[in-house]
Amino acid sequence: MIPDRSLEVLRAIVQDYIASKEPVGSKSLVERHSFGVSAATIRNDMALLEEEELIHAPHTSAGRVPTDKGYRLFVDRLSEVKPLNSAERQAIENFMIGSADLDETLGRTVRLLSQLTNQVAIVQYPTLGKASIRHVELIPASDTRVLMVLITDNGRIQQHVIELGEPLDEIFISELRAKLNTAISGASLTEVGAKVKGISATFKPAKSKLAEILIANLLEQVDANRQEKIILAGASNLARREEDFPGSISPVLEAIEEQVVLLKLISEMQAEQHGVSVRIGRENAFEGLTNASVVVSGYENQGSEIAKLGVIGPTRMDYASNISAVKAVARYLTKTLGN
Amino acid sequence: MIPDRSLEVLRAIVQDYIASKEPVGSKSLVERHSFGVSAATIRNDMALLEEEELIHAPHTSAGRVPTDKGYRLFVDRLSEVKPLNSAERQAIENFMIGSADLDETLGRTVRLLSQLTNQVAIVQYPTLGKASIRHVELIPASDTRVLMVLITDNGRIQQHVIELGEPLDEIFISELRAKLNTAISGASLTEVGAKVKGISATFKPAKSKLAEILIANLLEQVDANRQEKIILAGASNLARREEDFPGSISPVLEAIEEQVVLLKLISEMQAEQHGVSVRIGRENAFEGLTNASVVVSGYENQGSEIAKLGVIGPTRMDYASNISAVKAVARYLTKTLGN
DNA sequence: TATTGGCACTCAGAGCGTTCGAGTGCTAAA
DNA sequence: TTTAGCACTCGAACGCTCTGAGTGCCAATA
Repeated sequence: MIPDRSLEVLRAIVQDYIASKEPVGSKSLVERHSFGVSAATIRNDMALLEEEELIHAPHTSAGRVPTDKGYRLFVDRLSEVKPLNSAERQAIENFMIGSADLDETLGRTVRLLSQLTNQVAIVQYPTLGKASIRHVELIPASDTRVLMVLITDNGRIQQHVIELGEPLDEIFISELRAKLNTAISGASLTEVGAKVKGISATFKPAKSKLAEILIANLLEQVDANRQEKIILAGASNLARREEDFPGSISPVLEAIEEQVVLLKLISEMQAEQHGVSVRIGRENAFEGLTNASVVVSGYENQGSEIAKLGVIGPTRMDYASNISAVKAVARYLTKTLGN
Repeated sequence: MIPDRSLEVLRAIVQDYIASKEPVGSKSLVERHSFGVSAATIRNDMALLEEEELIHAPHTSAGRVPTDKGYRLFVDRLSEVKPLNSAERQAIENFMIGSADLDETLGRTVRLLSQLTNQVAIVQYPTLGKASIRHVELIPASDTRVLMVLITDNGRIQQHVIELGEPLDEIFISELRAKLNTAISGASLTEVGAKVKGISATFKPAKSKLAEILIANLLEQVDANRQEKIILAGASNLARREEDFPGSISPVLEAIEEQVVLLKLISEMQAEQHGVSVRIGRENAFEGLTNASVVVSGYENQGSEIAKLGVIGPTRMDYASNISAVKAVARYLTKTLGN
């Protein structure tokens, strides 16, 4: 196994490299840290670390830079959780007070997280899968259209316009609304399909076709919304860290504009230690993000995780700070949703 | 006044510069365009254009680059409308079919526009000011909360959760809903205030307080939504054009993340010729956007402009193409909304 | 055996001078 | 008014050297 001092050296390299953005050499290392040994000894350790592919020299006469594997080891075993300072705590408190509906809360959250970390922040909307239905509403939206509103018990509201193809009949609509609510209020989203079966048959033939259309639409909506939504903030932070992305930031911007990609990415990330999950560089297994790292954590409502939030930044990011920030914001969001 | 040939020279400079991204000199100019005069003559014309501050030499021995003023003259008087090619027309047609609700339509529109122009596209949500109310709905959202949904005749739907502070009374809610709809259906947003006056007094004292709260909330919602919404797409196009932004693209990214700034910007732009409005470089009078140009056009519903859409890119953009694209997309969106 | 000082070696990057050539303004002639 | 000619300018590209941080290896040391 790798001896302790070598690991200390790795930690020092990661820390110095994050701070200075320069490859770090043996001499500057002994100057800035008190290892109690000479530079030559450190060099031996560095040779070992290089053999293990934890660090890597950009060219012969340069210092060393951590590899993805090196960052991984650092994150898993070497970095200490850095508690937020009071200014940061204050910022979180201030940001969270006085937001009422879900849209606003999540909007604030994502901006807060991006300010706190100076990275691109992402917040996923609560997944509906584990939610249950509180209410479904049908509202005339024009002569031939109906607006369907679905309210779930995690506070999410979705709406969808349905084209009927014929002038709407208010009495029929309100009758259907009543029946639907009786059937599915309180049902979990997965149960909805079973619960609405047969409702269309309770109408007289002239209307049952229409009821079927509306019910199909409801199911589609319930289902289609498993493909979920994400909001972003702080894309300009990427540009400010441009030199951290070899080549261009353009692929990264592209990747984060593709909600599908992001959703896939974060849904694959299962919480590891401390409830936070980190993907470093090529671990992301997605083009455009090979020089980026992602830090995510889940947030909860009623005791179970309902969605995730996190940040995306260069592999050379301050993992300790970002992990704490993501953790803290997730915790506060959970708390806010609890009210 | 500036002689015709000098204007032709300006046009040629703008076109060549847009195409090549290099300052253009007198010699290459006569090579690529048939002016029928020698390079020396062109040089004289260029001296004149420089005196008028329409072009500018980055340094003594370099070619010339258009100034903001030069682009302005080009856009106003020299550029011809470039009709879309058939592939582009096809793209527009394909993009627009089969979108039902407003959110989706605008979402498609903004992505379409960004693809078509390879710039950052922005689409403003329809303003409510000129709209009228089609329907207002009150839906129980939890034991003590009500969801208010407001549908306007331009297809916009807004929702807001209201905390009642006491358990809700369904009968009261539906009574209030009925009264509200009778009062304000069809009313323009500016009239709502007058129309709802007195409604709360029609309830017995125990409930009139609650009715007042809800009505106040309705008014607030009507009013608060004059601060409007914008959606964006194609931010990664900025990064791809990075070299067009001296310094960094970071201020530009910041600017476009600030919805308030964008709203202010485009609301100040009044349609000029061809129904399109262009702001070039420093004309934007906003920090971060001094190297950017904005092209916007209004789109309509029922004959009157309800909001704007457009693109943001480097001052060195292909104005002719972008103007046509913005115009075309605005026209198609107007058409789509008509259905 | 682990550590250390010493040493020769490497190589990116900074600094500097040169060259190259596209582009200029001016002038005098057509 | 246009043109050819010409001297001039100056950024960019190139090549060169120098510098110094950093390396690996080795023999001596604790």
